[in-house]
Amino acid sequence: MNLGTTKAERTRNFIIEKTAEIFNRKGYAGTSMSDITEATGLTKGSIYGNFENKEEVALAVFEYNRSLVFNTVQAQLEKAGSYFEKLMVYGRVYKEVLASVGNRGGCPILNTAVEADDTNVPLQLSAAKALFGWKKSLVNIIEKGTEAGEFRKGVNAEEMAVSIISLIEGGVMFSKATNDYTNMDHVLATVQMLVKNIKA
Amino acid sequence: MNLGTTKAERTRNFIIEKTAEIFNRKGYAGTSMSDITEATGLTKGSIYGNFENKEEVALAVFEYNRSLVFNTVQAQLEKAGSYFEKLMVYGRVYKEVLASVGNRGGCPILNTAVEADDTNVPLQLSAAKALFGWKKSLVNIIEKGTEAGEFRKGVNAEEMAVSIISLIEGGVMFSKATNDYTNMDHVLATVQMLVKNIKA
DNA sequence: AATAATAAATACCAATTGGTATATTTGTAT
DNA sequence: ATACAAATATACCAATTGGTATTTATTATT
Repeated sequence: MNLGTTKAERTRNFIIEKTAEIFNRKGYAGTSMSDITEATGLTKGSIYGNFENKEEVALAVFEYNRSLVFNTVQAQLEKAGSYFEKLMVYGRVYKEVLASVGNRGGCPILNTAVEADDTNVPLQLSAAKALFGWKKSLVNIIEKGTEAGEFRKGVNAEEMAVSIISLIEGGVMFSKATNDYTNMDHVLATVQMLVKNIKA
Repeated sequence: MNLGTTKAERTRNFIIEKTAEIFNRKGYAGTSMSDITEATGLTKGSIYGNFENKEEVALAVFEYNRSLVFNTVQAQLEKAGSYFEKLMVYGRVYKEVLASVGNRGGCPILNTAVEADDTNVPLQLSAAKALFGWKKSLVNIIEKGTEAGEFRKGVNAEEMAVSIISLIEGGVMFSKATNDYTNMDHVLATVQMLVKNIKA
């Protein structure tokens, strides 16, 4: 048994990796079990031996897609030398993400949130949790930066955090739908302006 | 024939109205022909007698949902006494829309754009066209307002327009997914701030 | 009231959906 | 090598999918 992973665990990961982009592109309702068997080369027996149902695959895949983006951002955040620089990382996230993981159907949080909010509670909760965590990490940067004297006092951290996230996600939607990525540049410029605007 | 509408035209509209909310909630892939026959009380024969296929229903429904929101905003825009006031309308659109048409599954442009951008070209084009029109109308308000001396010169109208739209759409996504509408208040506060910021 | 045209209902279609019970293969200890 | 368990494949299921050809009912026109 290599690396403490059982065959089943490896197959599980294999299924997740092979179907991650499909789910992100086609959505939960748009992805069929045969999409999954085709992409993996496995049979239904094998899929259902490793996952309870399609929903469980979708949940695991969302978590995988989410972490793919998250890790890219995290790597950039760690390089940043100040809280200001950390916030500015979000003023260029989209390009970094595209460069490191490529275009795999857009932001998984956006895709999942928009599809699931009226149709699938577990998926909606996953998306909500991801948004909540993202917001929390932004609020944290702003608060720490304020304590460190980098940002003005009295800044509404929640408002700032939600606005940065909304600009980015709205920008992804706009750019992908219109197929015009100057729109992404526009929202990122606004993000940068907002961040510069709270400098002490 | 009353009001110049044939029976077919009336049935067509009836189908559109009865399925509009379903499509907006469940999406194109998530809405089935039986959803449509159930919601209308009509049979497949009647649906296919008035539409070529499911996609054509979806396209007509998107146009209907889009105009529902558009008309609400338009009514507010006409009331506004200045270009500044017109821009500020967007700082409270969501509440107005909710009040006038109710919660029918969120913004149709957002929903359609996110689902269709990787799966359905005609629907994607419809969403792109709607976004383009919205952006154009915002750019127009900003440019006219600048000519009228209400706004500073040198403002990047495109950047402002795309950012306002992205904030609103991102805010809708965030609020619906987390079920917390204070997030919508946050982005609208930022929209208002951005608008006040370009005052001459 | 009879006719023609339009609209809607019925009855069907093959293909696909998500899912399961069972058989078979594969890997792993003894 | 053998036995046992874990993992995968096979073969099936009923229900639903989007769509169509045909029949029936409804409108409008003469």
